[in-house]
Amino acid sequence: MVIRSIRDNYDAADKQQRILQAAHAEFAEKGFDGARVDSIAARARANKQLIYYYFTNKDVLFTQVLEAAYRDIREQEAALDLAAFPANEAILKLVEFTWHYYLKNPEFIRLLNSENQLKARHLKTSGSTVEINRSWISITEHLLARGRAEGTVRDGIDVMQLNINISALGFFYLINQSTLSILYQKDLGEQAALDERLRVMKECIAAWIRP
Amino acid sequence: MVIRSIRDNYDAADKQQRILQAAHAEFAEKGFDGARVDSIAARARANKQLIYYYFTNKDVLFTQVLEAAYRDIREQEAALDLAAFPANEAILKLVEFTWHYYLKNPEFIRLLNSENQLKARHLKTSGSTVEINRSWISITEHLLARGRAEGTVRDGIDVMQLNINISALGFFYLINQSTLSILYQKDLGEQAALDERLRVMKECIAAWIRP
Amino acid sequence: MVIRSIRDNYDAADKQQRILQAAHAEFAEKGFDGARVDSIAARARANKQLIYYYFTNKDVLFTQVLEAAYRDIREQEAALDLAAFPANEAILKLVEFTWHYYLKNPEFIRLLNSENQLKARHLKTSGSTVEINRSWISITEHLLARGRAEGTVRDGIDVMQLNINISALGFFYLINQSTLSILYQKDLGEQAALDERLRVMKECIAAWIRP
Amino acid sequence: MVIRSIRDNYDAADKQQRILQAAHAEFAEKGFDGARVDSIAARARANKQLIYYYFTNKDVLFTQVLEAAYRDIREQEAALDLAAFPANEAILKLVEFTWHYYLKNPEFIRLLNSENQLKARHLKTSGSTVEINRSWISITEHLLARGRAEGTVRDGIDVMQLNINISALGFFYLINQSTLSILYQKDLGEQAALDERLRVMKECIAAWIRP
DNA sequence: GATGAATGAGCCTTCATTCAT
DNA sequence: AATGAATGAAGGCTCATTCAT
Repeated sequence: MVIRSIRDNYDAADKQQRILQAAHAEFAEKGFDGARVDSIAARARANKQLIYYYFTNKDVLFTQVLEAAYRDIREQEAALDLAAFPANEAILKLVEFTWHYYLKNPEFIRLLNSENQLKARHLKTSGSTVEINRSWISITEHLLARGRAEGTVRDGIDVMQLNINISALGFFYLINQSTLSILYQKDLGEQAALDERLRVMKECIAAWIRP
Repeated sequence: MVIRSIRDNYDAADKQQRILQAAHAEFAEKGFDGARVDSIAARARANKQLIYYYFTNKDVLFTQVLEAAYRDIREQEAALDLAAFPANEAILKLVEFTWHYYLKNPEFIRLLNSENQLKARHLKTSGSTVEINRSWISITEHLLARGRAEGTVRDGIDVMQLNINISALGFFYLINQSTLSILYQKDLGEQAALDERLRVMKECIAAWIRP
Repeated sequence: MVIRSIRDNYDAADKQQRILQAAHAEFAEKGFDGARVDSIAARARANKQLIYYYFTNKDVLFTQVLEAAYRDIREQEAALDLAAFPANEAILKLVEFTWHYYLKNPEFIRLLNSENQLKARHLKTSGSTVEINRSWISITEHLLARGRAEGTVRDGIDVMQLNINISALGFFYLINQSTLSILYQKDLGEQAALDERLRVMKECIAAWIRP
Repeated sequence: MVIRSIRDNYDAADKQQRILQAAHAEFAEKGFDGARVDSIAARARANKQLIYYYFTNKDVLFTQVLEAAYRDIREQEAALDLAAFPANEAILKLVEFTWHYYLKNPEFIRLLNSENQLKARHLKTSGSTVEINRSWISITEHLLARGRAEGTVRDGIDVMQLNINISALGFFYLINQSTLSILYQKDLGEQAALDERLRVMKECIAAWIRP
């Protein structure tokens, strides 16, 4: 047992963090199968073996990356101040938040995608993620309840369906941006196109929840 | 040019077809990177090298699979008899068609997904696909025009946004079925859940396009 | 047994010839191992199987290419009119001829090289080549005898050594042109360099055979 | 940077060395295209992938083999004590050295040959080789200058031409030994033939450089 | 003669992972 | 905690050659 300085521990935590970030980037860019452990090591400026030391194998590493990703979006979401608005407006705020989060963290949807390609095999073994995502559900749940009470949101809107709709409208656009841009012969990534998409998404959700 | 028996041509064409189908299944199941040429050969009961003889390499093979996939959905879509309905209802028929197509051909969305993970690198080199997908656009275009004329669809609905919305609501649900089922602790694949999803999707689109 | 027109036979001979030429070029360019049967077929605009029909396999094809190559240089050499010159000058004519032949038929030395890399495995089975090359020996033999009689060439010059010297001085320069050009940082292929080389070669041989 | 036992460093360096030697032998025997990485691994009693770990790929490996080969001949050449002889005799010593080096290292000329077959594609990327070969040039350069001063070597002998002549006369004989032995129906590899060849080479060079 | 289809063997290379210190 | 060395298992692809008309 060696006494080790705080500096050391800091360094170690730091290196783990660097590996995690490198893995995050690599997995998002190339998917799980396309990602290379060597490449992650290089990005993290770490010895490859260290990755195995800290994370056991590629799957565990991916699982941790995924958990961190979920944690991040849910934390940011939870930090939103939605109480100040009527529920219907608050829901549109949520649409905006989701959209902007996807835009600012394009790897997030790519990670989810990769995980789904693998039939959620990592998520299945992750205890924490279900917990983490509970907030996603409950925030919207409360908004819906409040909306019904306020009369700003109609009856019969299911939490899960709402959450899925909010995600779906943005997710599909962004994840398929490459192919859609070709099929429509138009760059879906330019600002005007992105703004227009957000407008449509809000319009669509608003129409759907309107009493 | 030698005259050759029908049997022969049939055999060769048949084998190419078998390879294509095997590739379709393999790529859909495992994604481009996860797919194995060996595995495709085994599925097609063909010699592995024959795949290279006919398709040059894995990328070309994927491109052809992708093109065939697009061709199929667009052909089926074009065969729909939408003229018999008012435009707003016809659009909901389109929502239904899309949804059922996705359900019956789960590989389709997985192929698209894989291609997007690769940033549309195959689609970029495929001349035919843009052409193939034109029908997707024009069918909806005509429906929208008719709907405005009939007064069953409101002004200001963009074709691309409509098409994307129709696809998005179903695509996201299905492609993320694995992870969503875990997060919501509920099997999203059972019939009742699927029916409910279709209902919500139609409800959402209907509300959005209503004059 | 089918009676076939002269045209047909001509075509067949022609196609064999085309294959042979294509093989000549391919083998010279890439060596035996680097050469591709497919590539030869493409160059000859012939079906690959036809190559096997006519030539059995890659080795036989190479052997025939090699024999044709030897036949060609020896035929041209035999056609030289050396009787008009004193023997010492005639020998220098031979130096010139050899050099210019190498220059005009760069594949020749490349073929020889490739064959030597393979330890003459094709030549060993070729009956005709020894015969073909006899002229190479006898021409020089007679020149040497004449030279000694004339007093223009000294005693003690061995035929084989002379032939080898003549070939060596040019062959080495040309076959190693790529590496020598790099080591000497100078393009050994430009005309001035080639002319200078020939001058040196003649100078060297002349000095050596001088009585 | 970790301090590691001498044993370790020795082992690793040793294994690299063994791989290099195995590659040297394999490339010389079969040429670049004919050489097999598997075979090199077997010769070196090393895991095949270790070759890639240390040398990236077959081309890099060949380049290093080539560099080592050049380095070796030039080092031995530089170690010759030529100052003790008049320049003309020293040049003949060089002829002898070159000849004996070729005899003792038959792979050397085979490697050069293979590289030339590939149009010097490895040498082109090798920075060190030009440097290494500078000594080849300068040694002869000084001998020529000294010879002219002493009056033992005539004017007008170019360094490059001299070097090439020295190499050419031996190189051609040895590299084409297989085919020449067949054409002349005589074993050019037996000692008497080798001795005679050296005599001729010296005679030829001597005659050429004589004032 | 001529050709499209088919194949076995093998080649270079990659990659996640483990060993040994 | 950290690292260089090493490896088994494949993976995509190539190539000479043969099959079957």
